[in-house]
Amino acid sequence: MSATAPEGYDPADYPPFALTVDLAVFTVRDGGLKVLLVERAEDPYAGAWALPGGFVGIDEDVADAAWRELAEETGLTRTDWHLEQLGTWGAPGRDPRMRVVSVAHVAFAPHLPDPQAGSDARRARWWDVDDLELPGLRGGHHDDPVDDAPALAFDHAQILAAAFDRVAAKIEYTSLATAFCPPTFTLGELQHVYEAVWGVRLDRSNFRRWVQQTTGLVRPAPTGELRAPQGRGRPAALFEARTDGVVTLHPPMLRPADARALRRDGVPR
Amino acid sequence: MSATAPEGYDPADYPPFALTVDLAVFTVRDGGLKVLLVERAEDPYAGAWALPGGFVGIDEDVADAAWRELAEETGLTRTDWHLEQLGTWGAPGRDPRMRVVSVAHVAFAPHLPDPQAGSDARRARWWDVDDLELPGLRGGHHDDPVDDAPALAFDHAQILAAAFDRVAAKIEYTSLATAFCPPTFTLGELQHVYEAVWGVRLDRSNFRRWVQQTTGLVRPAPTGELRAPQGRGRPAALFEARTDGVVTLHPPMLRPADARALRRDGVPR
DNA sequence: GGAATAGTGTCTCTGAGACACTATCCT
DNA sequence: AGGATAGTGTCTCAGAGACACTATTCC
Repeated sequence: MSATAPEGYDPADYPPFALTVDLAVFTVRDGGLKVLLVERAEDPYAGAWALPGGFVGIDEDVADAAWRELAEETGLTRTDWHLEQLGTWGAPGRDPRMRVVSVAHVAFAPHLPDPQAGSDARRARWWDVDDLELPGLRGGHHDDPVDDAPALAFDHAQILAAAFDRVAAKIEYTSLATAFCPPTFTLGELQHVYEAVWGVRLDRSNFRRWVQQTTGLVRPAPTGELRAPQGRGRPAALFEARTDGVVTLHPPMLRPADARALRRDGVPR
Repeated sequence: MSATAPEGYDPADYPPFALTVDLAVFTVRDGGLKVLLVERAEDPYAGAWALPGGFVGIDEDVADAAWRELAEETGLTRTDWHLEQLGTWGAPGRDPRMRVVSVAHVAFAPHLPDPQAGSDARRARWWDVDDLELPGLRGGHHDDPVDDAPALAFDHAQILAAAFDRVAAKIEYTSLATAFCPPTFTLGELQHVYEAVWGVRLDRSNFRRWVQQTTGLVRPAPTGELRAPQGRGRPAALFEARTDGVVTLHPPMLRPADARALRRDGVPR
């Protein structure tokens, strides 16, 4: 159905908003949780770092726009990654140019090659979440204030804080931690995902017990029982995610209380 | 900051969307979870029931618009009720007239007088959630399909399903169950809230133990130690919510597994 | 051998489920 | 007395935390 006015209904009677999607694309690399940011080439906020995103077409579904931007920014075609809506930020003045309302999304990405600069010559790179200054999150994780924290454009620091919150909460009670892993992975790698996202150390033994008693999370990889050792240590058994999509876990993997202390409710403004 | 274009920036270059807020206002009465719906007087969907809502002003914050609509629809001024953003629904064609994107919100209301019809002579009433046909929720709760389920306008059945999901999940790990109670309440009344929202029966003894060992949820009412008996039974001690706003509970009040089975992830479309 | 990771077992403690018993109101 | 709700206590079991011990690899 197109955006026409069938019966004397005049769209001009209603205030016009510009609608965008913004993406918080997360991955786990080098022992940390990383998010993809792009450097703005033009004003406003030229030189600041921003979430990738773009305008929604007048006949385009919001979710489709998010998938389209994800494909454009990562250079990869649509996959079975997990992409979910986070919330909508629409305060007047959040974009100094005009009234722009943004529907923010969160994407869970496995290990990817380094991003290429966009077609408009912007730089793009993964930032460690601990190297960003986000309101109310991971406050005590660095002893010093973050030195080289990038300036973030618009209200993207707020969006990022809520996005990080969502990720940390989501891997507690869904199988989405596996979305950060390659097609087959070891239990050690899966544990590293939890540790990177939550910034804690987990007991190996208890983690293994939890994984294997939790239905619907992983199953042994059908082939290639063992991973060839990567540097050192005993080779590990390989597992794969259950392909049922996103599964609610019973029981959930609850964060240690000290990893939850700084959690906020991700309420969009 | 107003929606002007300071430097040759033409808003007409970007597709114009109409932006609305929709409200899912929940309360607990008569042993059930109720949601406020209004009957539409005009096409499209004349005669169908819809979530209260309205257009966002071009210089109005989205959250302010939600509060404004809540006040208009319930006839009460802004209070300390809890109102939070649920998600955004923006599929093309969800409104046959034009491209309308709606930011849905969830409100937790205490017991209220029956709603008055709006200024435009629409009817408004509380509907029991179990009397609505919502996609994928409470499937086995009624043995028969719901007979007199109202027709719901637009995509409001989807929004309502996600809203119900949010409420059921939110009282697990936050203190928001008290938002359905009057200023002072008994533990039995608080337990009724959980039972009404989840559609289960809880063990009184275990519930009391959980409430009193959970910090930040309730405290004894400073005055009026006992509630005068309401019909029958021993008078109960009165409690009040802690006034710290919304608190994350340790430990959470987890739903019984059978009350969680039908839970979906509330992902806006 | 030493470091590092994988895999297994065990003890303990907390918290939830089930349920019994008493207390105090109403009709 | 009988029904209904409030308040307390107890037994049991599942699951998480802590930790010890063995296994296999690379250096």
